[in-house]
Amino acid sequence: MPECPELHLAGRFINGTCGALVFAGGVERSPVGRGPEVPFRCEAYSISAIARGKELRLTLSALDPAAGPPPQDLVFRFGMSGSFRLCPAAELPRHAHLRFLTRESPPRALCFVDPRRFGSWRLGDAWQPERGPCVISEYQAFRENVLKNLDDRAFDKPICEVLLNQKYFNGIGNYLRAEILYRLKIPPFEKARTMLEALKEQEMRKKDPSLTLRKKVKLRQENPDLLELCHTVPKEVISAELFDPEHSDNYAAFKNWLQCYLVPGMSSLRDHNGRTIWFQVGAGEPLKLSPKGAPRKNPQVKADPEAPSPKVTPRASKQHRKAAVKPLKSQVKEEEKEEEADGPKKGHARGRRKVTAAPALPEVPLGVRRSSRTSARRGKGAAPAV
DNA sequence: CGTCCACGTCTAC
DNA sequence: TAGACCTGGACGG
Repeated sequence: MPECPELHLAGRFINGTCGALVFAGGVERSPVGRGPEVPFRCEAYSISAIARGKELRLTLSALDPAAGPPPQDLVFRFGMSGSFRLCPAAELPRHAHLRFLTRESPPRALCFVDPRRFGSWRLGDAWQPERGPCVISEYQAFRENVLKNLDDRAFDKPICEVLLNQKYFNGIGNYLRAEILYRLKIPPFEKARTMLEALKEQEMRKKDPSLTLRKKVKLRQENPDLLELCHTVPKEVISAELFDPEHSDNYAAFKNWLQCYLVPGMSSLRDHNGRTIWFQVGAGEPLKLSPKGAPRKNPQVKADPEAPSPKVTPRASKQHRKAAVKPLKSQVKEEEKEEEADGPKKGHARGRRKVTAAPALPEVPLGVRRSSRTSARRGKGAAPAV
């Protein structure tokens, strides 16, 4: 799940668990990995990491700086499926495109694993220059970068789309944008600039000199604004330690953490880039939802898109989310073996189907909702409906 | 078996 | 604003 929390957790994993390990030899690369060979070889080196938004930088350092090669930096992007794992060198996982071997007796390998190969790495210490400050580790700079550039045409777009613009929101991805907007019940297609300008006003009010410091702090904590949530929501994911590379799958824990994204009963639409935005329709909201104009068929909403009724439906049934469903992937995997051999295999012109057709709304019969609360998405089977 | 969908960028009509 | 780039899991017939 590579959005900034996963990158930061990967960094923490590398500095923690792998920080004490001694690595040796060269860096192995699969022929299909989306990145260059790594020209580094050393008989005793360590690896450290630092994350910035959706990038992760590794530094390979000789234990003896005098004897070994100079440090080598690498900057990774995880694409849709990248991750780091530490495993016995004799049992590499599939799609381990870059491997750092330890000097241990039965060696282990720190692997960059990436089934879809949308991820990549580059040599050197440079962050991608167009990406803005990290929402997690450079919060003040991030905030200023947004508020000082509101005249940028980028902010003409709906807030849900701007949140994916890495020039301003480095680290935010599809699940975070949904979770962040949901916390404030912001309609996803509200114009970004309007939202953010309003936020400036709020900011002034929170700084009212007639307030005591305590009051200011309290105000701030109880009324976090959108930009603050871009910082605190990802941090929640980190402190909840979902995605711990140690125990591979607490994907269940992650699903359980989600309040909006993939959650049955929430609505979803395609944005202008064909990405699915999840949100809750606030009762009585103006409903300026759909990218084009009319909200169209929305199971939840339908009927009276006008209804200016001020009552804010208190989230149909707050927290029945206790997945309690543990997939337990203990199943044995068949030793598939070398996908790497599929390198040149390219010409598979898969029939392209248009994915962007209809506004893909979750067909959730109002009556059935709240029933299958288990594994989001798959409301399948089970659901005795009523 | 086939279709649809996925935590993200990129570039090219 | 579409594809392209990929693999794999869920689901439907």
